[in-house]
Amino acid sequence: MKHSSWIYSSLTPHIRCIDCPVREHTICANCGSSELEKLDAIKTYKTFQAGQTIVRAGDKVEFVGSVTRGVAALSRNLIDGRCQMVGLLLPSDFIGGLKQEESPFDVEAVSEVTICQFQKPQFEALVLSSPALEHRLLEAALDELDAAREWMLLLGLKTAREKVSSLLVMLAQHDAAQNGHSPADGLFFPVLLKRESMADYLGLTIETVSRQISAFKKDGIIVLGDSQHVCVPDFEILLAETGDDSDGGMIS
Amino acid sequence: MKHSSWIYSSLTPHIRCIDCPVREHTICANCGSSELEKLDAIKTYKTFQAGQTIVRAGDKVEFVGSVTRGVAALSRNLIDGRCQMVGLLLPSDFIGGLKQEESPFDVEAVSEVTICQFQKPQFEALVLSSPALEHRLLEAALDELDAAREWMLLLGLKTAREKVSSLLVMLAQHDAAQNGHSPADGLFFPVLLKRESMADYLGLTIETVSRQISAFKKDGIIVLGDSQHVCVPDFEILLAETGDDSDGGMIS
DNA sequence: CGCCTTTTTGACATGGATCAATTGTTGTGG
DNA sequence: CCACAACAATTGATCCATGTCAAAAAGGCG
Repeated sequence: MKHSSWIYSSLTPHIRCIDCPVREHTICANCGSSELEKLDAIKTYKTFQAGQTIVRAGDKVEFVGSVTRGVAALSRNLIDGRCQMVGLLLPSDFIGGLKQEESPFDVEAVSEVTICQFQKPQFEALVLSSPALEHRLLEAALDELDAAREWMLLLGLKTAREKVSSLLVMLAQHDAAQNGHSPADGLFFPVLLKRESMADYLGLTIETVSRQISAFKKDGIIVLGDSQHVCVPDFEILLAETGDDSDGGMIS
Repeated sequence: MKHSSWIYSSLTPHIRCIDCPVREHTICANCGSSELEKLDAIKTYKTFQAGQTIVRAGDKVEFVGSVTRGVAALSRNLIDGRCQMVGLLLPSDFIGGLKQEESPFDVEAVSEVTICQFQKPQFEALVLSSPALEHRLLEAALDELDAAREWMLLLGLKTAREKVSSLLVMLAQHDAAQNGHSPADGLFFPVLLKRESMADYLGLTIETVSRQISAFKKDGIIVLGDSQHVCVPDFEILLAETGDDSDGGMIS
């Protein structure tokens, strides 16, 4: 759709795994140094611009890899323009099931994103010889499964207001975790997604997302700094809007 | 919610793995006979009645296992009665992430369901010693992840009509796979879910589900045998209702 | 047969989608 | 620096799919 998708990804300088920023959190964690060397030998870094398609649904998958910087998304686009995201890929997340030949979803760069990618056959060979690596892959898959299920909860039974506040909470928490400060006190964080991405993420339209955000603004629950940043005076109030039962159990 | 959850599960006679009905489709597939013997030694069959809670969200998970008969579901219940299923467990599906101590979701019997369960510590020990088993678990997790994402697609952007037909297609295909016949020719399969389960599954209300099924019946797309069985004269027509673009790629 | 549960059907309300117009933002060339 | 074009976000008016409330059928079972 965007002609910009013809602009090609840029190669990015090689970094040794030892120096990798996500080394501790991705599948490479608890790999021995011999395995790291093998990985080092077969990897390439690539950077994609926001909006670029990294893999198209149905295409043969040549690579697997990890996000080291930025945000990518898994999504499916229907012919009639409808689009639904089904996975957000943040730094340290792994791209590419090993099983399937063809990607069942589009992979797109939401912001500028850098990926550490391995050629699939070589990576598969490595996995076969390394139970530790396979174990990490299993853990990663189970994590993603949990995330997907929480997301299903949001899509299936939350209202528009709850959905939007849930997303804001998620962004706030992610930013807090990234920068080491607690979400308890005054919050001020960047919103990396534009309305369209939010809508695709939440199963809503841009108009509805916009209206909900305006409503939060009118209620004083959020304050917009410039258009790229949000300030949340009282995080608890925003949390209460998400509809999540904070306190796990209950008896009806 | 149901007091019936206090009624206890019944023990079910032991069957040897060799004779297991789902042996070829579950994690035990391509296990050697020595592994099968070990599994045989640590397993128990249990049967739960429709509506019973098998594991409550937040509870410590003592068991893992496979569904051998019937249908179970992963779901989350909110205080206000809202409920969303996030996973359907059909025969041959595996229950229980190995990682987490506590189940993040309720597991409930949707129909009468029999589970071949293993005590978690013993099973984990077995997994450690068997790469083949871990490999099967990874495959199972990736399958579930794909299923979860397809489901998100359904929840996020399908209409009620598309949702219901998607569910029928799923049930038909699963039945066909299980019993070895192709969905192409005249289909006649059991619907094990009641309306409430369907609604929770699809993110709809029972009334809406009922209306869509009535509509399909009126359109001649399905025929209800007795209330437990559905007949689909032309599977292609039902498929066309799901809104899935059968033919992958397209250019807009 | 009568009680209870599940399903269907109807009438109505409403949240969110859709269509359309306005305003705000960013980038570009003169 | 401004003017203009392209894009993104907001706001308003309206419509419709689905939810809600209520009642009638249809099964199941003692």
